[in-house]
Amino acid sequence: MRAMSKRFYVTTAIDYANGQPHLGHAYEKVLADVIARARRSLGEEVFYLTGLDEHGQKVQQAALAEGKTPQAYCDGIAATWHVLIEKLGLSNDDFVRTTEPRHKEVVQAILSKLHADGQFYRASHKGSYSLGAERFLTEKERLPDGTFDSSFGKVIELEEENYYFKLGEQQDWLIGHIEANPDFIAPEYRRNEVLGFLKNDKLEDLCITRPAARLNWGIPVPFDPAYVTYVWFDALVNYISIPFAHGDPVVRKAICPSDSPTPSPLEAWPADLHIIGKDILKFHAVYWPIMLKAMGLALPKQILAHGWWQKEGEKLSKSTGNVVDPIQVIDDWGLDAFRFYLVRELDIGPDGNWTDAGFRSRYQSELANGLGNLVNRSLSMIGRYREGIIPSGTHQLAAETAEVWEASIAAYRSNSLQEALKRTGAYVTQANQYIDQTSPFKIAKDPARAGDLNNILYTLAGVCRTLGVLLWPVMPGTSEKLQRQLGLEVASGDFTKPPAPIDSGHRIGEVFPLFPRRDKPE
RNA sequence: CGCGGGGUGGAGCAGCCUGGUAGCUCGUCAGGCUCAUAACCUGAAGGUCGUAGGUUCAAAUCCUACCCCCGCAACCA
Repeated sequence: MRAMSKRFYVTTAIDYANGQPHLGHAYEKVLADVIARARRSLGEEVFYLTGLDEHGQKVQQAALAEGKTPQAYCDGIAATWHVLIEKLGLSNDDFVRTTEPRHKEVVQAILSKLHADGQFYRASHKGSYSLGAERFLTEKERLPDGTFDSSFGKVIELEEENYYFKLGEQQDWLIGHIEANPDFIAPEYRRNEVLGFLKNDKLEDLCITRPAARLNWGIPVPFDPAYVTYVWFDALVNYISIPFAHGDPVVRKAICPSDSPTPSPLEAWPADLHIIGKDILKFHAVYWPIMLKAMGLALPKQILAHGWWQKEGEKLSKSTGNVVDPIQVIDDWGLDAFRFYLVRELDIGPDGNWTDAGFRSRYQSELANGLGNLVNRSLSMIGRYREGIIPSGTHQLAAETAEVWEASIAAYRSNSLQEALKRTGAYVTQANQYIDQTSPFKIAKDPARAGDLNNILYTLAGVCRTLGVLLWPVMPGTSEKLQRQLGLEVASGDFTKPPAPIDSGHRIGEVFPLFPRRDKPE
C-alpha cells in the first residue's frame, strides 16, 4: 500500500456564477492545469481544485431575470462550466460549487467555531444605500455635487445591523509574515503592493453578513437565522471545505477536533498555490490569511496573481462585444494551440493583449513551421531513408538536450511557464540548425556515409522524444500525437529522469503534420 | 498630490531591481538548401531607449520634474 503524503495543492479562484465563461476564466484554469501537470511530471501527487461561487445578490438577480430559481440558474451555469473544463482538457481533481452541502456544512462549522471564539461582533452601519444596486455606496462613489450616479437608482440613508469579523489590529503579524516569506505573494511587485497597503492603511473590520430579509441567496448564519453569510466566509472557504470533505486531517482537526479520522484522507492543506487574478489580491493576501489564522490553520505557501487580457489593445467587454470566446478558438484552432498561445504569449503577472493576428502568427511560425515541421521532417527522413526503423547511432545533440531538459524543468518548477516554452522553442531552432548543418538529405545519396546518416536520424528521434515529454504540461494532446508518431506507448510527462533513448530497430508510427499550416484565405 | 500598468528599430515585447558593447519574435530585403507543412538555414537594413535636467569615468537602467497612453462605475480572471 502506498504511503499517504502531502499533495501539491493548487487552486484557481472560483468563478462567479452570473455569466458566460470568457478568456479570463479559461486563462486562469489553463495556468493552474499546466502547473498541476508539471508537478505530476515532477513526481508529485497533486490536488487541483477549481469551481464556482454561486451565492449572492447578482446571482439572485440573474436568476430572477431568467425566471428561474437561483439553484436552477446555478445548475445551468455549472453545466456550462463543465463543458468549458472538458474543452480545456483540464486535469482538475475536483470541482466545487458553493451551493453543495459539503461546502455549506464547513462554512457553518467555521462560523460557529469563530463565533464561539469571540471573533465576531454585531454592529450597526449607517450610510447611503442604493435600492438599485442593493448595497451601501462608498464615499468615493459620491459625485462632486454630493449625489450619486443615476445608475444607482434611488439612494436612501439606511442603518443596518450586521456581524463583523475582527480584522483590524491584525496587520502587524501579517506584515511580518509577508516580509519573512518572500515567495508568499508573487510576482514581487504585487507583494510590494500588499505591503504598501498594509503599512499605509488601517485595516477595517470585515462585514461578513447580510440580513436575510434583503439577501436570502446565501448560507444561513448558524447562530443567527436573520442573516446569511456574505462572500468572504463563503467563497474563500472553498479552499478548505473541499479538503475537509475529502478528510484532510489538518483541516478537520482545526474545524471539528472531535471528529474521528477518515480512513484514507486527502492531505492537501496548506495549499501550495492559490492562482488568482490581480483584482482579488487583497482578499487572498490580507483577508484570507487573517481568517485562516483565526481558524488555527496554516497559511498557503504562495499566492500567485496573474494579469488581465485585453483584446486588440482594448478592454474585454461583454457590452461592446470585444470578447474572445475560448470555446470558439478551440473549435477553430485546436485545444493545444489555444493553451500554447495563452502560456507563450503572456508571462504570469503582467497584463497581456490577445490579438487574432498574433495568435495566427504564433501558430504559424512556432507551432506549424517550428515544432510541427521539425518533427515532420525528422520522422519523414527516418521513414524515407530507413523504412521507419530507428537506426543505431550516437546522440549528437546530447549536450543541448541535457541543457534544455534542465532549464525547462527548472522553469516549470518555479512556475515560469513562459520561460519553459521559450527554452523548448530555442531547442527546436537548434535542431533545425543541426539538420541544416549536417544535411542528412545530401548524405543519404552517398551509401558510404550510412553511419553518419544513422547518427543524425538517431539524434533527431531523440530530440523529438524529448520535446514530447517537455511539452506535455502545456500541450498534452500534442505530446500524445508525437509519441504515437514515434511509435511509442503514450505516457504522460515524466521529469524525474531524462527520457530513455529509443532502441535501434524500433519502428516509428504513421507520420502526419502536428499543426497543419493555415494560410490566410483570400 | 487618488491607485495601478505602460511609453525601447515598421508591429509586439524583453532588458531596468543587481548601471558598462541595445536583445528577442514577427515583418522587410538579399542569399543558401530541398528532408519537410511554399516549411528550414544564413546574412543585411532599420532604434535620439517619451521629454528635460541631475548623479556617475559610464544611464534604457539610479534620482528629480514634466508630457502622453491604458485600466481603476457596470458585465469581468
